[in-house]
Amino acid sequence: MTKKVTIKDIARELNTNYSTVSRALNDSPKISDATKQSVLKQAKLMGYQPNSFAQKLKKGYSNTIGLIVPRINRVFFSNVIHGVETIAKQQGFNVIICQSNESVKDEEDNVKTLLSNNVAGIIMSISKETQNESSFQEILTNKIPFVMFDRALNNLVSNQVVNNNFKGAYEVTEHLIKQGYQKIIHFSGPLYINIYQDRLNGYKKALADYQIAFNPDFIIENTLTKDKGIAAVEELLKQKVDFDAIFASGDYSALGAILCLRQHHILVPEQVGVAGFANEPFTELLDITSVEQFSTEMGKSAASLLLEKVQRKEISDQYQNIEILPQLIIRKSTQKL
Amino acid sequence: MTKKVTIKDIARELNTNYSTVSRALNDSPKISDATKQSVLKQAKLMGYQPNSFAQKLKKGYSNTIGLIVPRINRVFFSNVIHGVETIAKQQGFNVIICQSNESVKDEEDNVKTLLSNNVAGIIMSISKETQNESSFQEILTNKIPFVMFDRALNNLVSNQVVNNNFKGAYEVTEHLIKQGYQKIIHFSGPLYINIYQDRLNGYKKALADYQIAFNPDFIIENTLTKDKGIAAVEELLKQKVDFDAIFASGDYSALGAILCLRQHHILVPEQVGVAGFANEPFTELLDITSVEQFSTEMGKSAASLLLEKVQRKEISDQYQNIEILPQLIIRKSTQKL
DNA sequence: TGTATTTGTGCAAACGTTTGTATTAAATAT
DNA sequence: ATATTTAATACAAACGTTTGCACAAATACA
Repeated sequence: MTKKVTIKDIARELNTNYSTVSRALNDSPKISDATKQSVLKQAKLMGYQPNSFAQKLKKGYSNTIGLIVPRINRVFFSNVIHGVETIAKQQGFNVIICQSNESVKDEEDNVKTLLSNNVAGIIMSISKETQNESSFQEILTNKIPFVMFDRALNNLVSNQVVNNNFKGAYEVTEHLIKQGYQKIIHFSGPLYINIYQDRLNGYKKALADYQIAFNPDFIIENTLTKDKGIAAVEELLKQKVDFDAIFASGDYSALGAILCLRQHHILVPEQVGVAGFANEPFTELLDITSVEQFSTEMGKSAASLLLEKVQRKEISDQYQNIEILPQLIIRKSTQKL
Repeated sequence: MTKKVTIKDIARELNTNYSTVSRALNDSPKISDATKQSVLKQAKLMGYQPNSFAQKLKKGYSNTIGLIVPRINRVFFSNVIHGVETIAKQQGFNVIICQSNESVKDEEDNVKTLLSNNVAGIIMSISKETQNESSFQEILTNKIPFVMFDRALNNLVSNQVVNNNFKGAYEVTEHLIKQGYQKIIHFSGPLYINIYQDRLNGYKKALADYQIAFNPDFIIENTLTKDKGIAAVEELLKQKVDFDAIFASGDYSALGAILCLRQHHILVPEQVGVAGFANEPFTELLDITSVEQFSTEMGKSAASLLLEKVQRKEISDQYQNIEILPQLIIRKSTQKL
C-alpha cells in the first residue's frame, strides 16, 4: 500500500501552500489560471486522489445516499437499484445498498449502518415482517430525508413512490372482457397485503363497470407460485368450473396455469385467456400478457424525490406521494381476437 | 438536521477528557470498568453515533470494499452481489457497488470513485469493451487487494474466481450423447470471448471422447438471443440439416430454438433435445436442461478471497485462481430416455 | 519510609481536507 | 511619487476521531 499523495505533497513540489492547491483543485476564482494549470498538471502527474474522508469530515456531509431493499437479487429490486444508481450518479451521489433479507432486525442494523455513514438520505422498501416504524425510528428522529417505495406502511405519513395496483388490475380485467372473456377467475395473493387487495379491487371494479356479476367463488387466494397456479387449475378442472379466463396477481402462477392448461390440451388463448402481473422477464419470452410495473422508473422517481429533498435541505412536513402508473402489456396469451 | 453528538460533548457532560471517552467506547484495557460503564451510558443517553469519516480519516482505512459489475440488474450479477454482500457483512465490511454499463470509461470512473473512497479492496468483472488493464491500472499501482470474477483478462495475472466453462460444456454434451443424441448442433457466442471458446472446446472434447466426428458446420456462432435461436433453427430446417440435438451456449437461444421447433411441430425432447447454459430462472420454469453457474457462490468466493487478502494485508505476488465447478441441471428438454 | 511499579486519565498531535483571515505584490487611482 | 485598491497567495484553525506520551494517584516492593 504505497503512501497516498496529498495536497501537501503537491504544494511542496510546487513550492506553494497547500491551501492554494486545494483552491486550485476546487477551481476557486481566487486562484490565477496559471497556477490552476500547474497544480492540475502536477496533481495528475503524481496521481493525486482526494481523500474523501477528509473532505466529508470537513464539509460535514457526504454525497452518499442509502438504499434498503428486502433482497438485492430479485428482478424487481435489482431494477429499482439500477434506477436509483442512475439518478444518484447523475447528480454526483453514491449509493450504499443494504438488504434487509425480509427481517426487521436486519432492517434496523441497516439503518444504523447508514446513519453512522452519514448518508444524506435514505430510500427503503420495508421487509414483509415490518409492521411499524420502530426499526427506522432513528431516521425519523434524525430528520434526514426519507423516501419509501413499493411497500410502505399505510398508517405512516411519509414520502412515497408506489404503484397504482388498482389501475393495473382494472386494465387487465377490462382487456380480458373486451377480448370476449366473460368468466374470469382471479388468482390473488394474501389479501392482508395491500397490493393484492388493491388488485382484487381493480378486478371487481372492472367487472362492475362492464355489468358482469362478481362471483366470490372465482377468487382463489394463494401464494402465487408456479405450483399453486398448476394446482389451482387442476382443481378448477376437477370441479368442472366453467371459466374462460384467468387473471393471476402474479406471473408465476399465470405460468403454472398455462402449463397446466396446455397439459390438458386446452388452448390458450383460444379457449382460456391467461394474464399475469409484474411483467417478469419470462412473460415476454413466453408471450404472456402481464402488467409492467416500471421498476427502474420507480427507482429513478424515488431517487429524484429524495435528492430533491436533500439538495434543498427541506425536511418539512410536506410529504410527497408519487404514483407510478403501471402498463398493461398485451401478448398472445389473451389475444383471442 | 440536529447537531451531531461528539465524544467531546460526552466528555464535557462527564467532566472528563475526550480521549478517555474514545478509549472507553473502544473498550480499551487502560480504562476502568466504572468509567466505561458511565461513558457507555451517557453515549446511549445522548444518542451518540460515531462519525465514521473522522474514524476512517484517522485510521487511514475503511471497512469497505468495492464491487464493480457490468450491470446490476442482471440475474447473474445480482446474485453475485448478493453473495459478496453476505460474506462482507459477516466480516463487518460494507460494500460499495458500481456498475460499468459495459463501458470502459465508466469502469475507469468507478475505479477512481472507489479509490478515493479508500476501499480496502476491489472485486470486479470487466466490461465487454475492456481489452486491457488500463482502466484499472490505478488499482494495480495503488496495490490494494484485487479480485476479478467471471470475466477476466487472460493475459493478466491476478486473483480470479472463474467458472470452469470447459467442464460445464463437456458435461452437457456428454449428457446429450448418453441420451442417445448423435448429431448435436452447437450455438456458440462470439468466439473472441474466452468463455464461449472454452465451452466450444468442452463440446469438442466430449465428441472426441465418445468417438463422434466433429462437424464444423454444426457450429453456429451468434449472439445467443432468443431471436437468434429462432432464426438459427429456421435456417437449419430450411437447409434440411440432419440434427437431433442443440447445445446452446446461452439459455435465451435455447429457448428460441425450442419455441421454433414447437412451431414446426417437432417434439422436444423426443425428436430433438435442447440444452442451454447459465440456468436462467426461466429454464426451471420451462424445464429446459441447463448449467448452473453458482453465481451467489461465485460472489461469496470472490469476497472471501478478497477479504483474506485485506485482513492479512498481503499484497504479495501470490495470486490465487479459484475455479467454480458448474453443475449440469438435467430437465425434460433433453430427457429422451 | 522511600522508591519502583502499576493503573487510570489528561494532553496534544495527527489524519487530509476546507475556508476565513492575514499578508504580500502588483495594479490602479490620486 | 504616494496612497489605495485589487489580485494572488500564505497562514492557521477547524472537522471528530485515534493514539503516543506525560502525568498523577494508587499500589507494590525493598
